[in-house]
Amino acid sequence: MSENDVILTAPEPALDQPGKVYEAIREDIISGRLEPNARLKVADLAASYGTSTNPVREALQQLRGEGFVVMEANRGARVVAIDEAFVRDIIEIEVLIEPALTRWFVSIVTDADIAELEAAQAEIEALNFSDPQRHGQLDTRFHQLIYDRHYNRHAADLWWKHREILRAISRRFPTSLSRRVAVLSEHRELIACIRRQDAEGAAAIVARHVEGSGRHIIEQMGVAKRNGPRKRPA
Amino acid sequence: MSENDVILTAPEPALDQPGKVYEAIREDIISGRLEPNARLKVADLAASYGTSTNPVREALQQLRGEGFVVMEANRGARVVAIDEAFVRDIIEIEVLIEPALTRWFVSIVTDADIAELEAAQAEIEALNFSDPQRHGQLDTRFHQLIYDRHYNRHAADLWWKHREILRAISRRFPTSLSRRVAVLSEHRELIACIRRQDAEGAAAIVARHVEGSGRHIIEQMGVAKRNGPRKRPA
DNA sequence: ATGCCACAAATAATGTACGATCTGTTCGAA
DNA sequence: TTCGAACAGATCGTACATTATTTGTGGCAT
Repeated sequence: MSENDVILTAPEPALDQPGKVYEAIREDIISGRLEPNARLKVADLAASYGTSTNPVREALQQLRGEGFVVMEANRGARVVAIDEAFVRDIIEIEVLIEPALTRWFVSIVTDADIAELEAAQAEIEALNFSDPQRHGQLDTRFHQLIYDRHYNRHAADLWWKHREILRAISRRFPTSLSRRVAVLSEHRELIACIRRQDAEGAAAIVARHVEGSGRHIIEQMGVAKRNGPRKRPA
Repeated sequence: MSENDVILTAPEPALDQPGKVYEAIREDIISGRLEPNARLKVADLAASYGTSTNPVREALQQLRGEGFVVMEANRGARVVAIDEAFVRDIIEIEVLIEPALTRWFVSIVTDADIAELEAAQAEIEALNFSDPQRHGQLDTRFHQLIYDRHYNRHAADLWWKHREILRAISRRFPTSLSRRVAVLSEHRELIACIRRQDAEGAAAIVARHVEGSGRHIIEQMGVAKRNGPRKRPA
């Protein structure tokens, strides 16, 4: 067995429906259970998920198409390496897309939408980062309220895909105090701009929000690297 | 055999290397040989490409991940429907991304780069749209000179993917005279801005360029639809 | 004794074949 | 005409064969 192989403790029992293997592998990748750059051997995965090799192979191909997995001919698949450059790249794209989506949202927003945003934000503030996992869900939902309504499915899907990746990375790192403060205040400012129909202001805040998020993640990745690589940060 | 099935004339002989089936199907999709919404039956495709079903299945999964194919469980795959909304969506994304890539290019451009751009543009003007296929290649190369150098591989890849789709669609339609004039003048303006290090000007022109391209394609799609759907427009 | 090349066995990806299961349709009876 | 069961067609899963790459071993020259 070589340096970094696939080790999944539980031979998760019987997920039969088509497409389930795909979701399982994908979830294992973005949740970090399958580490970046880990080799993905079809036989091992098939054993882990309790199926034969074909579903695994097809799942890997789909994941390759989505960019979660890189493959070399006759040399198999690996989990894509998610490094600082990777994060920077998708953040740069989001800095362009999210303000545009937000601007449009301002033009179609209703009172009910704003109420939902405020409810989501209230939950986030009530939780106050005590449960990082849960915070990630809530934060995603907050922004999803804004983006999911957009007519441009391509843009919204792109956002969602990037979001899942970033959320998976963030899960491994703590959120600095300054970042927590910034997140809360930026959310509040965003809601305020939306309410007063200030599209440009909202777009500017979102751009700042995304940039800040990216900067924070990259900083945390740097810290983790300097402290030496380890499986599970305390 | 139902309304729209896969009909490929030649049972193209023996493409053995791994990944070749994927490229063949992909090429058949973006070139329009496989029409939008056509059903993709693995057995038929396997016969067409002279392999067994498994390579085809995996190729389809990868194409699904890339968004060229949509699949329903137990109901197989279809070529994604490329309609006006589809084009509008990716154009909207490109209007955001391409100016950003261009802005950065202006900041790192060398004399040699500009010379290459001018050479490409000279070829385009010499050809003067007499061969649409070739024009598509040249135009792609022109913009590729600008985007391929960017450090953000995600953004550049996204551009490339969108570019291929748009090029495949454009191939089916003629280019209006007004569009031809606009393309040439915008290219020239772009080079001028780049030379005088006017990043904002270049970005603005690119935005206009992309928007105009999208508008033109959508108009042509509308014309084709009103004239009744047909396989090969004269 | 050490380093390097050639060759052989193991490991894993890729391709082929077949059976099971699901979906849509058609034919027949109420 | 409508409901239902049998049939056909295609997808999805399993098992197996083939091919490529890697690894380990042994011999040979330095």
